[in-house]
Amino acid sequence: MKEKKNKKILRMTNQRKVILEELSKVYFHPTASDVYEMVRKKLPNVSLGTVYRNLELLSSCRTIQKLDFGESHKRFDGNPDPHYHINCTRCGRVDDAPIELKAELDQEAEKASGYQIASHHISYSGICPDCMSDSTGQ
Amino acid sequence: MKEKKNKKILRMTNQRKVILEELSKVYFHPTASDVYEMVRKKLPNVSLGTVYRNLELLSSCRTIQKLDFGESHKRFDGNPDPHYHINCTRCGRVDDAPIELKAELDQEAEKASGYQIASHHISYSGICPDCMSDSTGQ
DNA sequence: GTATTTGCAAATACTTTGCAAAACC
DNA sequence: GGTTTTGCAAAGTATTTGCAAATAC
Repeated sequence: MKEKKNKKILRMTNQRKVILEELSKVYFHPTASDVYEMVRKKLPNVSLGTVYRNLELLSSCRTIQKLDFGESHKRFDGNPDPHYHINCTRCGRVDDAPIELKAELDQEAEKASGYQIASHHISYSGICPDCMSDSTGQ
Repeated sequence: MKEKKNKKILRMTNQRKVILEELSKVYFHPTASDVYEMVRKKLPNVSLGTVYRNLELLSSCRTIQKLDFGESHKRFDGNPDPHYHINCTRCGRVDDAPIELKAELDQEAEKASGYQIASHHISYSGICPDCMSDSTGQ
């Protein structure tokens, strides 16, 4: 298991600033390469390695979130607060789920499992409103 | 988005049989390469590609489950029935969570989101009993 | 001034794929 | 017998890393 030490002081470079700005603008959950493309419009010389390094760093210090929806790549969320996600199995879209956090789940699982629970995440899957109306005749 | 067609008839080859047997034996959730190693003890000439192909095929026809815990690789579960998981952030261990399914979550999310919800999954994170006792002095 | 960060390119990790031979029903 | 599956090896995709030069504070 890897456990990141976080001793270094983070400097606010231009690249890092633009990555954060772009992430905070979007309503969806971009992949590293989406972020690279977004940032490249502002900083044409930015490198993909820098984007990866920053996304990793920022998520390990909880400024952003790294998300995993079972795809081959990770996605990122400029909102560091815990919230649930919902994804469309037809078009791949991922939205924030408009559901309140269920803190009681942690206590329940802690009692039942013997683990010391730190957090939980719920991901919902289904068909989004757009895909539902697209497939009217289907 | 990719949508697997499942028209072919699956044949029960020796490789496929051993993969299923080995998967059903273990209490943990092995990666493809764990499965490869397990199967190799019974069928020394099996190839990694065959293991990947079968794990993919078997999970797409819901004989097994493909799981994702945000690691760089997928894990597999010989139990196809929906259940929740709990993972230790210290040692990486992943257990089945001894929690009943919460079917009501689907209805709640369906109302709130406008999606047609098909399923949900809860993953808990925390520190497992073993790691808790290991770190007595820490 | 010095430690952090960058761009570049090469390396790595995991998974998928093309193909001819073998196995299944 | 015809289709599915296999083993092998090569290719593909996402991510990480080493290093010298540039930058932040």
